[in-house]
Amino acid sequence: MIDHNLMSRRADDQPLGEPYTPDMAAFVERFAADMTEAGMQRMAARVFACLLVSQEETLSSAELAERLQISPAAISGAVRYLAQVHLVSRERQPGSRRERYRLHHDLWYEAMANRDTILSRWTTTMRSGVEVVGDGSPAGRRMSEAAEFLEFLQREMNDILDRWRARHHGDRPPA
Amino acid sequence: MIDHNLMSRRADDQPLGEPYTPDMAAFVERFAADMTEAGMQRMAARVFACLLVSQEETLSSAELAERLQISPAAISGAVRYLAQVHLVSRERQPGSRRERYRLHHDLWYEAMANRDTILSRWTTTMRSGVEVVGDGSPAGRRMSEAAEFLEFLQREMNDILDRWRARHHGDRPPA
DNA sequence: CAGTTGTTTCACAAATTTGTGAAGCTAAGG
DNA sequence: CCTTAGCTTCACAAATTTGTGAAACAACTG
Repeated sequence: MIDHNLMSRRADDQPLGEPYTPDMAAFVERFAADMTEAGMQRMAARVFACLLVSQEETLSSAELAERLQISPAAISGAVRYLAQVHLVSRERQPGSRRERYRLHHDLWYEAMANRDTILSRWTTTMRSGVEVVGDGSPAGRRMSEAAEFLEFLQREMNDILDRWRARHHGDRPPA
Repeated sequence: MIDHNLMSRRADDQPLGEPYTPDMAAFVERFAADMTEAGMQRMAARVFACLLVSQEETLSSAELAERLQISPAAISGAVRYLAQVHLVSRERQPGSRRERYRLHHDLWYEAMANRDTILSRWTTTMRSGVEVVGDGSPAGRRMSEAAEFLEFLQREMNDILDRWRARHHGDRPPA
């Protein structure tokens, strides 16, 4: 049940002290809770947090399973989701069936891009609502303003992204 | 798809003709789905959407119940949540036990303010993560960047909000 | 102060979601 | 080829969430 093997790690392996301390686990759970509350699936949030806090750049399915105490099946589902929304990338060393997961490099770029998509859909839906009630009516005006705001927000978010990129790695090529 | 009844509604009685058309219901469900997908509780999203699309400025619990085909209990829960996050305000005409719900006027201001709170908590959590692993380590740097981004985003969001207010009702006092 | 109407709370049933073990699939290594 | 390691899919059990009816509660009205 409880794995006490943390101390029995081989010295000739990676002598990285504790690769996954209780404090790290605490952070993972706390951050995952934050994300979950904001709508992300629980397991996906935990995997994401675990990758974020790990000293290693990449983790394998097995490592995640051990650190988070969950089954490979759960990892599989979480990673599929995270890859879909472009938060992690999966990579495989040539000639190995072991997959390793890495936080997408342009993490925040991707996060914003995703949000952009969501805002787009909201805007579309809102515009369709305006058509339903007519743009002269009170409800129509209310929803027009909402749509306008969403469009405004979308533009501004893109600008923000540009500013961030300029500030931090303005020299990095877009791909 | 135009609603012909808009013209045939009489202004002086309460025709209850079609205050809530199938098209409106369709919009409500679609918009609610968008919001739900983004993490909002289902009933709260439906109530919110219903208020958004309604010609009336306010709706009573009974009206919401009828339009959305849900029990008063469900309304109660949804409205409590919406009020908590400052998306709707509840008002009661003096000398009536009938409560009426209204979209909060500074709807988008509130929405942003809420987001700001969330970003704050994320930032705090992220900073605590940096402390766990040390800010010199790879993970520490990774999370520092995340925290920095979140703080940057928070500032920018506030600026965006100011711009929106300046653009649309720059004269309105901050309440 | 009793009657009535509208809202909220509560316990529960239904439905959905979540995570698992086990089987299945794919590809590397003999 | 055949074996084996690793990921994924699937069916199911557990847990959580959701919405309801009923009862409790609150407040206007006569």
